[in-house]
Amino acid sequence: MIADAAMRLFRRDGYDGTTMRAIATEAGVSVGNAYYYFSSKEHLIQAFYDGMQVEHADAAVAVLAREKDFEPRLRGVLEAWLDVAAPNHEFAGQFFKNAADPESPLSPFSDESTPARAASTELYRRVVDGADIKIAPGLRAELPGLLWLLQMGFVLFWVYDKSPDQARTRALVTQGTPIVDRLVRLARLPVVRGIVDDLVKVVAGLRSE
Amino acid sequence: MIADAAMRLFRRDGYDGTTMRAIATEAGVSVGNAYYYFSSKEHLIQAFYDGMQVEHADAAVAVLAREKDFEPRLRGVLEAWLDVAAPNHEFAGQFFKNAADPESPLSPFSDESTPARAASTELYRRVVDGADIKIAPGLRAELPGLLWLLQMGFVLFWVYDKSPDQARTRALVTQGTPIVDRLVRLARLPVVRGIVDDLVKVVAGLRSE
DNA sequence: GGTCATTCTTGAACACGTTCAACTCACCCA
DNA sequence: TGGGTGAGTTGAACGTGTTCAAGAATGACC
Repeated sequence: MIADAAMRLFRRDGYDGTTMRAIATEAGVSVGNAYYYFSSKEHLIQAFYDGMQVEHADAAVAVLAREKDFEPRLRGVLEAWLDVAAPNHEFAGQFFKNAADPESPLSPFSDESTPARAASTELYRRVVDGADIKIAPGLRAELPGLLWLLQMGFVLFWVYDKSPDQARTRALVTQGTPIVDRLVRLARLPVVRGIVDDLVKVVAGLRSE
Repeated sequence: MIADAAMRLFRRDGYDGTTMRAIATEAGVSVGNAYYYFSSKEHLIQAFYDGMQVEHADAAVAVLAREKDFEPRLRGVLEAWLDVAAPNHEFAGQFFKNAADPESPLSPFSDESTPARAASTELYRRVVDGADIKIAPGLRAELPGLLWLLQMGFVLFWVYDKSPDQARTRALVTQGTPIVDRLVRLARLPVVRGIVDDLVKVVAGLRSE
């Protein structure tokens, strides 16, 4: 209820333009009561955050059922994210800075975000596992995590994208995914394999610490 | 004077722990006067930001005079940044969120940061130009920009790095730069060249818009 | 019904970043 | 000398996110 009121106002007035007092009034409660349920203004975003992830997962399911090749699967999932996120682009940037704070629970790298991160990585595991593509053995286990990281890169670009309808990000996805596809295929070549294995080793080593 | 006072307090009490009133008192002026010279608390960081860049450039000069091979040059420059930045790690994270805000002038992608970004890219151009390494013709022009982006990635990792003395970031640099070195050499191979050219084309296309 | 503990709810109060009308001061020109 | 201009300086005041002591409401147990 309070979260709904917050979302309405966030969409209408932006994140910074919405005060906790306004949210409380809109929800018909006192300011203190809003803080009883959400320990900060930031936490009000988490609900929205989670909702978007679920929406994305749903949209991705349709894509993965339809596409069999790796590139369309990856592209479809990324474009699904863009579709889901598009209505919120304007104020997404405003709370992006909160997500970037290493201390914030909203940070994609935080402990609190571990479930969301795992769910998202799992999505990319399905992208990889269901695809008609041969993957270098060493790369297979790490690829979903790397694709999640790639998505974070696209999100970063999207947040900064001021072009109408975020056309630049869409173009980047369209042009980028074929390159990723070719990179993954390339990774099986003997000359390239060694370096890919080293790269995977570094990534795996970082995560295990 | 005001900036100096601010830096002293930032280092002692952190960014969030330092109030504008405290800064003004420390500098022996009124709050309003501090705002006469710095239009926001954020702008007080810019001075510090610029100072660090100059320090880094100086440290890099020594490295570039000493090393001739590409990998040590790249690694040296990155490690120089870590050395310069180390004393500020604790409170760097606190204002990192401000830098991440797309609207903030502190953002590395903002218009206001263009000079700093250009200076930093120029540094990596010197890393590349002075190195004993053959570079694929198509890659040569874009490599400095890509290395700057790589540094941004390391900085991101560094900000989140909670290990003592940021040992994990140092390890990542140590293990990462040889891989970059090999990737750059690999880019000259006929099988790899096509994909590198496409990648460069996408990057160049994005920047020209 | 009465008592107690727990959960929920309130709004005044706090500290903060920021703004602004008022003021001081230095300097110049007639 | 007088007055005017513009840069420099002030601190009270504003709106913000957040806290907290105090009070309601709820429900469990005798």
